[in-house]
Amino acid sequence: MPYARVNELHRHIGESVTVRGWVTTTRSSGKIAFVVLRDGSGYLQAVFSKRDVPDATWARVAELSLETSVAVTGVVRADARATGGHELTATDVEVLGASPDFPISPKEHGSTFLFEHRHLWLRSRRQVAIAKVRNEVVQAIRDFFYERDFVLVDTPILTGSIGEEAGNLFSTDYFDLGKAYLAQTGQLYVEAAAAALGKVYCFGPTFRAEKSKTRRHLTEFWMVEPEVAWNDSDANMRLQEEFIAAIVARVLDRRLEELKELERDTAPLERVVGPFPRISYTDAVAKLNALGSDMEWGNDLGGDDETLLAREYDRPIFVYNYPKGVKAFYMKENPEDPRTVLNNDCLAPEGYGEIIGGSQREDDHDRLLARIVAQGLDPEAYRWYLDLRKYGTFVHSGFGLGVERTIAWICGNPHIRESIAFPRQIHRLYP
RNA sequence: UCCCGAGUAGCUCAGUUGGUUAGAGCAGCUGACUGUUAAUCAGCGGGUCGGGGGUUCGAGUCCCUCCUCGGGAGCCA
Repeated sequence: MPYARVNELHRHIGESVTVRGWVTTTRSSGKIAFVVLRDGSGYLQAVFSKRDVPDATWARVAELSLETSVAVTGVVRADARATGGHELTATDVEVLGASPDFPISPKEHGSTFLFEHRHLWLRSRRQVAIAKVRNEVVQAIRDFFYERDFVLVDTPILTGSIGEEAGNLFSTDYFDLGKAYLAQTGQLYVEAAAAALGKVYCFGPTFRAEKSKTRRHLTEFWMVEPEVAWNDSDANMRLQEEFIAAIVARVLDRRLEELKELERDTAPLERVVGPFPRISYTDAVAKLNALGSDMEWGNDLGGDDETLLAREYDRPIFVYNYPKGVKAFYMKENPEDPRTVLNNDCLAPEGYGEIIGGSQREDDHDRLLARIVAQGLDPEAYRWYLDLRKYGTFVHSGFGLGVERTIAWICGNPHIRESIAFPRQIHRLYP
């Protein structure tokens, strides 16, 4: 008997096939039983009629419990009553792995319970849909850069020199060389690679030891960081807008079924086309003050301010040229207003907040050194980074996109933690 | 670290100004039912009320303390 995956069944109508998977739901009406299977490619309802199967088979069907792994054999039938459009008129079932007392019932559960059972929760329809959207987002990212002739450069996770400040980094002993830190960004390394390859990006996990307890933060999350030689801040924003629009369009094109499963209203996603509104930080402050916020020029935008501002628009927005004091040392000073730097954040609509932080980098050796010293950092640790400005310095820009934040936004999830299979949070290291 | 909230059955929760034997729905088990989509109907079992201490004739309920978890702030993607 040939094996088939659920998403191949349209090629087997009228044939007898065997499908292997896990029991998602069972319903019985005494003489007819419905068993819904999941095999990863889709869901399939197998229908057993007591009249048509041997007593021993019927007895096995009656005992099936949630998440039992089974091989079900039957004839494929197109049936409009079935979700997915196909049904199996089942003739046999073989239990491959029993599943007594599966902890997650189809009823409601609290988030603590579900994350404690994350390894099993991944099997639920919702989580399967999110995993597929994530896969699409990741593939869209890789294809976007590959098609534009970027080179992927994998940056180290263990690092000695440090991205911004040491306070929020995880550290570990590193042989005889003292402390090593888990990377919180690949950016500095990718700047070095940009001088070798022109257009590059890194894509991997990053770590923040900050004790964040919000719906927008994870301690381990994935970030994609392109870096482009000769791009100024303006070109950097154009790349970001093209990038985000491409990701959203790709998901709408290929994962509509999953978005439907997630009950995501796709209308706001369909509006995600460039150009995105651009507001200077200074204008943003004035606008926020007019909207009732009491924030003052010189402070960073808080979460509430970001939400307030983004709500004024129907697509992602850029806020650019922040005060130097609230931003990292490597951002290039704005020649037209030295109080500010040539950077931007991209704020997602619908209250999802910052999904990108980007900037043009300081390419002048002496100015960069001065910023490092002014921030109390050790210039020796940044010697190699300063070298990039000593040997053929170049205008360059880049940004970091938070993958889980982007997925949460596209899926319409209220919390970031469902966007990754096994989220690491301050109170969660299991499973 | 700070502010707010929660902890009662396997799960989600209710539990009144302190009152006698702590409840419901779902899940589980038993039975009925040939088209169910969280099926439905009938019946049955199920409790260290987060831990410790205190007040009281009497505490799930009030007080103190500790623990755990959730949300938010800060930090940022």
